[in-house]
This record gives sequence, C-alpha cells and structure tokens, in this order.
Amino acid sequence: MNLPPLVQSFVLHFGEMGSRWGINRTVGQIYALLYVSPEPLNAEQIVEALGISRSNVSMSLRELQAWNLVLLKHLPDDRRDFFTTPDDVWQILRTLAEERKKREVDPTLSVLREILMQQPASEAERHAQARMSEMHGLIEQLTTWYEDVKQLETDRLATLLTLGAKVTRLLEAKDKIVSLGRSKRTTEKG
Amino acid sequence: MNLPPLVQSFVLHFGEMGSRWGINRTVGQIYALLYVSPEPLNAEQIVEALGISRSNVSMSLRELQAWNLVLLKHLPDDRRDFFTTPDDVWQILRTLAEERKKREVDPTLSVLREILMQQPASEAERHAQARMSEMHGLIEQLTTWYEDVKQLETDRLATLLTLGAKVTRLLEAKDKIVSLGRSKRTTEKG
DNA sequence: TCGTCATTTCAGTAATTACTGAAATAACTG
DNA sequence: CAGTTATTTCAGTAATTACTGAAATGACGA
Repeated sequence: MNLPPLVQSFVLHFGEMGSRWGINRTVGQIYALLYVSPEPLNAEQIVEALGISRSNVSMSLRELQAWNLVLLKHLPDDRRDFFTTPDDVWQILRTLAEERKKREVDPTLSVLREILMQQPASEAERHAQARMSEMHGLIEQLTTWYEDVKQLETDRLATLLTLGAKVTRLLEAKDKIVSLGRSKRTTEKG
Repeated sequence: MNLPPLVQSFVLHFGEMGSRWGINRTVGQIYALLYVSPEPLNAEQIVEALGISRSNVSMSLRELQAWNLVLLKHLPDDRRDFFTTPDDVWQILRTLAEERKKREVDPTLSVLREILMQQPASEAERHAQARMSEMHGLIEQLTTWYEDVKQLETDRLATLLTLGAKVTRLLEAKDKIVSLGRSKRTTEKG
C-alpha cells in the first residue's frame, strides 16, 4: 500500500469496517480512497495505491457502482474510466440509507407480508404470526417515517436533526397539559 | 430443520439476512426462532429445531448475548439456561441501534478524530483531512440526534415518527414566512 | 482489418469464517 | 467424593468468500 500516512489510516479503517458491514475489505478501502482523493482515480491508480490486483479493483468498483456509491467520470481524449464519490456527504448518506433499505429492509417486509397472508395451522403458528405482525408494524412505521424525511432537502434535514430534542420537549409539554386536563376532570368527578 | 412451515420461512429468511449484515446464518436463525417462540427455549431445543450442533448453538447464543439481543431465563428446579427475546419490539430496536452504533459508528468517529488531530504533511493530506472533517461533522450531527431521541419512551418515539412529515411542513411554513419578511425588507431598501 | 489499450470474466487458489465432535469445565446431587 | 447433567472450549474440517492471473471481450485508431 502506497499512500500518505493519514490517508492510509483512513483507508485501512474503512477496510476493517467493511467486513463488519456486509461489504468486504477491498470495497471498503477503495471507497475510502476515492472519498478522500482530490481528483477522480482510474483503476490503475487504485491498483498502485492499494497494492491489489487489477481484477479485484474491477470487481470491487462494480460492486460500488451497484451500491450507487461511486460516480464514473471521463476526461477528454482519455478512454479510461475515472471514479469519484459525490462531494456532498448528505447525498452519500441518502444513497447509503436507500440502498441498505432496499437490501435489508424491503426483502424482510415482503417475507413478513407473505407469511402473514397465510392461515396458521397451529397455536404455535398463530403466536408466531402475532410476533411477526408486531415486527411488521414497527418496520412499516419506520419506513413511513423514512420515506417522509428522505424527501427533505439537506438544510431542512439538518434542521430537523438539530431540532430532534426540541420537538420532543414540545411533545412533552403537550402531554403535560393534556394530563393536567385529565387529572382536573378526574378530580372533579371524585 | 424441524419447524412449522410459517416459522421455518421466517427462520430461513433471517438466516439469509444474517449474512447480509455482519451476523452469520446460524445466529440469525436462532434469533428468529427465539423471537417467534411462545416460550423460552433451551439449547437442546434449538439444536432440534434447527438441526445444528450443540456447540454451534452455544457459540451463537454467546454472540447474541454479546449483542444484548437475548434474555437468559431460568425455570424453577431446572438448571438449564432458557433464552428469549424481549417482548417489546421497540426495545429490540433500541438495543439494535445502540449496539450497531457501538460497533460501527463509534470506532469510525474515534479514528476520524485521531486523524484530524494530526498535522497534514502535504496538500493531499490537507484535502483528505477536509473530507474526513465533513464526514466527522455529519456523523456527529446524526449521533447527537440519536442520543437525543433514544431517551424517548416508546409512545413518544412513536409520536415523533408519525409526526416526521408534519414537523417538516411546519419548518417549510416557517421558512416561507422568514423569506417573505426578507424579500419585503429587500424591496424596502431598493 | 489489425494492433493497442481498458476493462471484464472466470477458473483456480488463498484466506477467512462457520461449524462440528470430542474433550474440558462447571455446577449441581446423592 | 463420584456421578450426572449443562455448558464451553477448541482443534480440525467444511463451507464460503475474497482475490489473482490469464484469457476473453470490447472499443477504439491506424
């Protein structure tokens, strides 16, 4: 591996993290490298930087493209492919969320729905379906929220995040008022 | 594998998904099985249900315990260990979020901080640091939000999710008012 | 059309990860 | 304490996944 020390630390870390996700070491490293590179890189440059085989780079780039995490660029009078990541980290986050949802959440939702359609043939199956239904409900609620916020432009999303707690406090205040009203009525009754 | 058909579908699906996460097939299957079981199960029951070795069950349960995804129970006059998952799916979600953060986000944050402390020795490193700093900022914003909302009780969290879009609409309304005010003032100046 | 360069494919192999069976440990009981 | 049962450990092996080098494909210009 042939990289400036700071870049190398970053690249190695992403390699290790890669295996902690579903993604593999090389894919993680290439992504990290592209992310910090000031210019788009071609396959040969990646080979040199990471010291891995040309074919491995080819396959890993293909995987990154499948994840939509990488942009393909071309320079005039040069028929090699150059790769970068989007500049905007919020955009990257969106892509990541979308792709993980597609791969990890959607299939589960559809399996759950399919199973919930079927007639339980025993008490055990009845109970299992009830549990799956709880899971299904939770996931639906989360994805509805996600579909909602993913539309937001970056600055609004940022505001929403910063607000996070404050919205909560507002809700708490509302709850207190409501419960005050309730206890007042209870008192009046008793 | 010796399970009612509906349960089996669910278990097999979780096994496959398992490998898509960092977790492995067996761990995923055991978790799914425990999740839908009406009663806590002991290791031997898991062996029979899934048709895997006793030692594999032992290791996989250990992993699930490391993730805090599983509860250990004891029956009176029985010294075997019985396992369940928490009843409350929201609690499960919280645990999952917390553990994934611990494993996937925190280490990255600390690597980023460490690198950002160092003096860049070249223009390439300077640029890399700038990129890492953007990433660091984004992750910090997300984790701050997360630390905030994870405190919420279940029903408040649910409300917050349901609200998601509406809060947004409120923000949009506020933006419009602000920008109206701004353009009015601009007009007055010109 | 041929030669060159860029990329992809893929069979073979290396590396890693998952799983098993046997033995060890641990926790109890008579 | 010896015997029984539950669990864990771990060396060996199976299975899976990652990676390589060589060959194939494709896309161009002469």
